[in-house]
Amino acid sequence: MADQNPDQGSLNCFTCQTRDRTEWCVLDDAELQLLNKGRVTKEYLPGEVIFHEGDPCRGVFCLETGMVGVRKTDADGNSVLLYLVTPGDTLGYRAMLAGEDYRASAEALEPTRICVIDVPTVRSLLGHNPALGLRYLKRVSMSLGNAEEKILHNATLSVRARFAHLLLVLIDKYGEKSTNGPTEFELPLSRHDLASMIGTTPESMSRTIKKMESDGVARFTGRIVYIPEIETLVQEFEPDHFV
Amino acid sequence: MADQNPDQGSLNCFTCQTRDRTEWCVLDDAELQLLNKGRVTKEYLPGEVIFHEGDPCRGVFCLETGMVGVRKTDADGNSVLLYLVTPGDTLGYRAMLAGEDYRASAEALEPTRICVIDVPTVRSLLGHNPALGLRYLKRVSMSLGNAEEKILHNATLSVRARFAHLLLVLIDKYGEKSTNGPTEFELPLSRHDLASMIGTTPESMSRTIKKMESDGVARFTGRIVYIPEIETLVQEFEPDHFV
DNA sequence: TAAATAAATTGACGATGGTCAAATCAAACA
DNA sequence: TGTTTGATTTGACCATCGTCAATTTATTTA
Repeated sequence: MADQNPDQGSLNCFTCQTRDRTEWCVLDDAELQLLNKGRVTKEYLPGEVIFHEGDPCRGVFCLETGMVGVRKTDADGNSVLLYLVTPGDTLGYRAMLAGEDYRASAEALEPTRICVIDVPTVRSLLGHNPALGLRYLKRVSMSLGNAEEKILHNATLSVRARFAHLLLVLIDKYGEKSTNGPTEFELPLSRHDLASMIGTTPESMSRTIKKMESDGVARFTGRIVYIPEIETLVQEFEPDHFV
Repeated sequence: MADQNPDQGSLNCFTCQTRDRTEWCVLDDAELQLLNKGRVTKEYLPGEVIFHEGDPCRGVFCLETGMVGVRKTDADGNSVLLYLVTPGDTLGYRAMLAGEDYRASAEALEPTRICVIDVPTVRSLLGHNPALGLRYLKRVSMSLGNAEEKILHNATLSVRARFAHLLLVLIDKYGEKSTNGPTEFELPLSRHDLASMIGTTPESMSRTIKKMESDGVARFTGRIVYIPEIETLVQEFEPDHFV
């Protein structure tokens, strides 16, 4: 009677645990049927590439378990890590909606299970259900707002301030919610990836971490961060922030 | 019998010269009627602010004549110039589609005529015509791709390489089309604004321009740039670019 | 046209942060 | 457990770029 298996995840879109957190929450049963038919599940191990910059768009990816990093690399091999994609997030929709090839690559950072929905299915759903389009419009528009904010931050803030901000964002998204007081948190990323999220080098990342420790702002043990007082991070980020 | 006046521009959406270049090109006559009713024309002088960061979204702006700059400023007064908006472009749609307040400000850089379409009208059109939503999806998605590219460039390229890239983009968008050979072009921006488009200071901008001149890459006379060979700019931007 | 205001440039200086190489640490594996 | 491999840290160095102040050049305005 078990219609889903903890080792294999959901068998279809109807029983999918993460569906309510995706854009597909606006679909009716008939549309879900269509979605389910256009769907294939794939699994990736850490380091495996889901798509490459320049590849033609294969569809939209729904992350069920694991974590994916979206990277953009230039001709000289320099790269930035743009996004972390976690369960309930959709991946690859930008290229599909823009009608372009991928302009970034996606790589599994943990063992990851993903459903791929092919392009014709997504196009058909978008053409028939305006609410789905509006959902995506909201998502892409908010994402654009965040990207623009990042452009400002990278242009005006120091590496240290950008790192403080990154910590706040990571804790807010993936950590326990606690506005103030001491916080412990496990970073989901290597030093190298932390660096490429804020547009710097692993060496500068190391030195920034060391400096923050000596200043008593945070303590780092491997990927564990201990922050005595979250508010100090906010002050790092906004020098003239006051209560 | 003249249904439009060169000094006042189009009187309505039906006779609007720039409509075909906007998202509204997918609307039928009934929808145009609605659009026209939700529309108010406004004029701005250089320096006048159209909307401020933090303001609630007032609608979507259609630029008929002139030029608008979209800026983002932080608490310390540092700012970046994110976009130049020219006739046929739409403005302010990001906030509207994200359902957020404005996260950037818009300011006229030249005498500018703009039609403002109120939020309910845009919402209504989006809800009824899926093609309009798809148009906006494409626009926002491409914009997001460009923003992500900018994040990579700002993180990995020098001020000089970023400026070379900016020149190429400006010439491509607002200049005569010529892939190779000498090009003359009038920059639409002050040194200060050029600087804030690539996330640097006016001082560094000046020095970069001076260096480029002494290297024979380009000559600057006020806002006029003369580039003996466009290809050299491409090489500045992609060090290992070859034909 | 002269005076006033703003924009752009130049100079001097220093800090931030990138690069390269070496050392240390951690983790995977035989 | 010893070994190998990769990740992280540290050191030394210096180029790029930002900051501040002063000057020159344009642009307005009276």
